[in-house]
Amino acid sequence: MALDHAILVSLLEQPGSGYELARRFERSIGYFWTATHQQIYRVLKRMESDGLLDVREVPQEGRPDKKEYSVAGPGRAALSLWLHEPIEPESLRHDLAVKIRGAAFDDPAALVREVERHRQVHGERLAHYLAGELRDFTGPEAPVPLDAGQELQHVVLRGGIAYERMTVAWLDDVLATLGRLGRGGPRT
Amino acid sequence: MALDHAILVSLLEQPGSGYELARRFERSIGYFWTATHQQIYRVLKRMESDGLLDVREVPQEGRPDKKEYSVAGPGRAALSLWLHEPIEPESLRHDLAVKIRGAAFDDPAALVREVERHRQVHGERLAHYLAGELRDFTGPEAPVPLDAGQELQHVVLRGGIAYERMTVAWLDDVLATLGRLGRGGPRT
DNA sequence: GAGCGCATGTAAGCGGTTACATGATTTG
DNA sequence: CAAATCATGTAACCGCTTACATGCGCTC
Repeated sequence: MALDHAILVSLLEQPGSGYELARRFERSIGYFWTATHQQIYRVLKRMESDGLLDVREVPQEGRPDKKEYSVAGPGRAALSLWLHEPIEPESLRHDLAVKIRGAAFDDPAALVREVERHRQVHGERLAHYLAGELRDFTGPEAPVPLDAGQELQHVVLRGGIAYERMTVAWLDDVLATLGRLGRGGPRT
Repeated sequence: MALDHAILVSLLEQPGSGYELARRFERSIGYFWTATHQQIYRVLKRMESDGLLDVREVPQEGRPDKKEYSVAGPGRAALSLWLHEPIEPESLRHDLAVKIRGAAFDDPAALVREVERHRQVHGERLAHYLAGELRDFTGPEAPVPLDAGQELQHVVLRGGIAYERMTVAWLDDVLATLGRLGRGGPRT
């Protein structure tokens, strides 16, 4: 149940509405955790009724009113508690790898287009992350020096960058392997 | 619902019982997909009643009898269908990254031990994968040349290796960053 | 007038986790 | 004699996904 904690962290970094949170989960927080708005609204409601969050109705002009959530005392305590608990190192869960092994029992060449598509998506994510890094942390517009929170955000972003870079390289490896198989093996 | 397909692939590679599948999901298939035996038994039963799998009761001596599952015609067709469907490129879901960003609102130094623990686990997984690669694909005992199925298994394993290597390097980066913050920033 | 961005929700279903349960055989 | 391995299951819960629903204002 780390969605709760991801929301707490995001709201500590910056209070906001469910809608805004959902957008953050498509960007920065989304580097390592995804969530849809339906999920977020439900969790926000539950956390608010549990006293972990405060709500403030914010009337707006030209836009629907919104509810701005912020972290209450008990919410901060709950986060602190979780931060001191050990968690399990995660394991991968990669559908594409299942497909690749499955290709042995079907037509490997048919997989090429699919792998190319994934490669492109990951390449775009990589470019997106790199642009964000330049904008927020390493470019001329970035604050110098970075405070502790920014340093931590940066190292997490570097993790996302490393992941996408690794994935792109691996998918190239997969494509090369499929190509070799398609040409009937390496007996030049 | 890729567990179904992971099971189909695993049973095509080698028929076996639910128990054996559970053990494979701790090893080779587990490089990119995890599942517990409770889950596996339920899915096996469902797939069998849907006609995707065949069962054969295998009496054993000194051990409980087992049910050996193998892929039936419709199961192979279902896999083939899935292989030709596009799937969504996956996103990360990394609790530890949430913790790292959350550390900004708590004590960053308290996270060091946790990160070190994760680093060790991923280091061990990396060593385990490398040993498997040597045993099955690149060592003197490995078959030469590899057939298509083995080439595909190998490229998936290389993905697992690349992932663990990347993760270990990133966790070192995280530890270095936490160290810098603990010493009060990079002012010499 | 269509489509997009802002903003908030409900409902159904299922995949996955956790806990519990059984029972034989082999190993320390 | 306890613990681990082999072997198969049930039950409860919950987090997450998917689909559906509403309504305003701005832009093309």
